[in-house]
Order: sequence, then C-alpha cells, then structure tokens
Amino acid sequence: MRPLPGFRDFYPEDCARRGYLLDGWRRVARRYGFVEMDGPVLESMELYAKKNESGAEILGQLYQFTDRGERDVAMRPEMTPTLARMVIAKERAYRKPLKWFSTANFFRYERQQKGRLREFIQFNADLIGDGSTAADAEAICLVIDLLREFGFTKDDFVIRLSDRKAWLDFLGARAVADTKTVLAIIDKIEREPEESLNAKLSPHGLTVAELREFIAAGSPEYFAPLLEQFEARGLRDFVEIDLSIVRGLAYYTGLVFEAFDRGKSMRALAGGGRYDDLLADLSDGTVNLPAIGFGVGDVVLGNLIEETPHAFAKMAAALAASPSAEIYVVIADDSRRREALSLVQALRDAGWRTDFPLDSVKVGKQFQTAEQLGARFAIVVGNEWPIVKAKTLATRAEATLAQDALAGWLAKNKDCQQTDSSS
RNA sequence: GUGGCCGUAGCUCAAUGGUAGAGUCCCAGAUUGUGAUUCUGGUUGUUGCGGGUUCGAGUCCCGUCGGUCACCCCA
Repeated sequence: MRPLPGFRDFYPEDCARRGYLLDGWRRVARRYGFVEMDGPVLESMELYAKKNESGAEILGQLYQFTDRGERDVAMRPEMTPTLARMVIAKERAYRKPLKWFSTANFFRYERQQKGRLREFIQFNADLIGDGSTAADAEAICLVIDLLREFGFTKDDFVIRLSDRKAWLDFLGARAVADTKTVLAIIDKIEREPEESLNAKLSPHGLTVAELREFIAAGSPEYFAPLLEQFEARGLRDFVEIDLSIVRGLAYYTGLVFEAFDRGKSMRALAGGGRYDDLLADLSDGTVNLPAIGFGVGDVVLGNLIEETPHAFAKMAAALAASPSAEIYVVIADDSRRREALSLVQALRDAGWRTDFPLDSVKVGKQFQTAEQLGARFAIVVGNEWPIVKAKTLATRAEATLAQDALAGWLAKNKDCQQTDSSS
C-alpha cells in the first residue's frame, strides 16, 4: 500500500517541515502587507479551457474527470485562474491595489522527477491594480525576502529579471510578425543546440548570434528605474538582468523573472511576471486591472534547504524549538498518579506542552522518553508530594520545591539559555 | 508520452546461479526514584509483482508496477 505516484504521505516529521515552510511564507507575506486567500481545490473545466491560448500546455496535465452530477471538473493545477475568477467577481469590494497571497496544493498529471511531483504546495502572491515599477519591485522583493527567511543569502540564490516588452520592441524593430513563436524559441536558447535554433529562427529573419548580442547588451534602459528600487532597499545584489528568460506561459505582458539557486543545479525556485491583460481577457473587458504575481514551490525550496548547510541548520533549530512536549511529568510513585494528573492539567491550562506516562513505567525509562520527546523540563512527582523535583534536562540541574511554587520556577527557567544536548 | 539506471527487513545495505544476512531502528530485560555508553534477548522478508530459462533464480531473460534521472514543461 503506497500513495499514488507523485503524491506524498506527511508523517509527523514531514508535517513539521511543511509547517516550517508555510509558517515562514505567511510571516513574510504579512510583513509585506499581503492578506491570505484561498479557493476550491476542484474547479470547473471551463475555467481552464477558457484560457485557451495561455493554458494550452497545462490542459494536458490536468487531473480531469466527470463528477456524479455530470459536470466536467479538474483539480487545480495553479492558482491564477481561480484568483482571476475571484477578483473579477468581487473586484469592486476591495480597495486597490489588492495584495493577496495563498499557500495551496496543486495537481498536475506529469511524470515526476527531482523538484517535480504530481501534488505540490505553492506559495502564490499577486499584486493587482497597480501597473507601476514600484509594484514590480514590491513583488520581487517579496520573493527575495521569502527566500532570505529560510537563511538563504545572495550567495545562495539570484533573481533573474527579464522583460517581454524589451523583446517585443526588439522584434518589432525587425518586423517580426509571429512574436509568440519567436519568444518560445528564445526560451530555449540555452538548452538547444545553435544549429536547430538557427533553423527555427531563419524563417523569421533572425539568427542566434543576433539574439545573443541583444541578451548580452541587457537593455539597461528598461531596468534602470526598477534597479533603483532594489538599491534603495539594499537588495540590489539579489537580482541580475537576464533577457534569456521569457517563461513559457503566454499571458505575461512585461516583466518576467525566475529565482534560481546559485549553483543552478535545480529547476526554478520561484517564477512569475506581469500579466496586465489577463483579467480583461477573462472578463471580456469588464474588469481591466494590471497585475503582477509569482509562485514559489515547496519541492524545489525543500531540496535547496536540504542541500544548503546553513539553511538546513536553521530549519533544524526551528523544529527543535518546537518539541512535542516542553514538560514531561515523571510519575515516580504510581500511588501519586492522581496528584500527577492534577499537575499535568494545571500545566496544560497554563499553556505548556505537557506529556506524561499513561502507564506505570520505570523512572529511568520516563526520563529517556522525556529526552526523546525533546522536553526541556521534567517534573518528578513522587511520595514527597506536594514537594516535587523540577529538572532542566539539558543541564541536569534539579531543584526541589513545593508544587505550588512550580509556576514561578518554570517562568524563571524558561528563558535560560538552552544548551545543546545533542553534542 | 519517450529514454537511461535502480527495486533484498521500517531504514541503510550485503549475499562467485547453490540453505536470505549484517548494521541501525523499535520492543523487553540487566540490585524496584534519574537520562549516556555497554550487555542480553526478541519481532519483521511470498528478495516489488507475474511469467520464462535452469537440477536449482535475490542473481540470467521477458513483461508489468514502483522509484530515480533526463527530454518536454514548469514550482
């Protein structure tokens, strides 16, 4: 009995890691003034079919079926269509710009490999109703801080910036008609051999050399105002201009960007861009709002954390700081179990994560359990009741005190530096 | 959807075509109120599944399922 291919079980330790990512994402997004939203996991097929041009590739990856009411439905493969539907329906109820984020699971029927599964979690953020460079910078800086939150530095990742407008102007000056096809070719410029690229480009009157030259030049005039915003925030070192990025989705209209690990050993950590026409297209012109958005996937980010020692250490420390029990009540004399239970309840009422043996167990075993649970304190309840012993497990320091003095003792000791018991 | 590599205990892995093992983990115990180390004992396998070759298959062949990597595409 295994989960389906590309799907994951989340055992407690996996849930803890997932929680670490989700908590970090939420914390940073709220720091930027974004508010959380969500939509249904199951949507009408119509929603994806409507994006006929832009979503054509993704149609082949849908988990699609007919429900018991004969409706043609699909599991969501991304958030943008749902977001667009929701914005179009209630746009007037919200002050602009909308700064919305979500952490949701998505489904794509495709063959799995490193960094790609059939069910994955993605953080999404969209800034809707503001077409300015300031909005672009806000979105990209959010990406940077989302990654910095997990301990990554400018030496670990980089955001590559590009702009489809720069390309469209370039192609326009050369009277290229089929810009969509050419952008798709540019997207592959680093992956395909030069020969086959030239063969594809020649019908459009272009050569790889020309394109490479344009990429190398970098069109600084398109990016100067944006880069100024990064300078002002002290985040300039996190971004690079790279016109070879155009991204696959057809609905992007201007700025596009992707985040990569510096080793460039993995697929993109995050990606997004400006889609100023999508809402108008989907609403037949009734809602016309510029927008910029991006997604960060949990799988690639998780891989990079695993492979980056300082990020991994940061996660391990965060997880260790949240043990399943902070206090373990050791019942040394089972005839005092009743008193121990009252103490356990009092500790729990006070907010402490508290655990204790459900059965009569040897004291040594109880201490071992306490340590394995990651508890900071053990409280020994025995025949001296109402006198108890309070012990800090990491230092093995023990105090003997009346049980009603325990709250004070815990308050005093909880802020003490915790020594690393693993060494 | 196409192709390469891989599939043995919960985990990491052994086993010239000849009786399936080790470590680890987990459980119990080692003078009945203190954690480590150590020691003892114990559980777990239709060798992914199904065929074939052979006196005999974990091992060789075919198929299938699963994993992994690449293509494609993207998070």
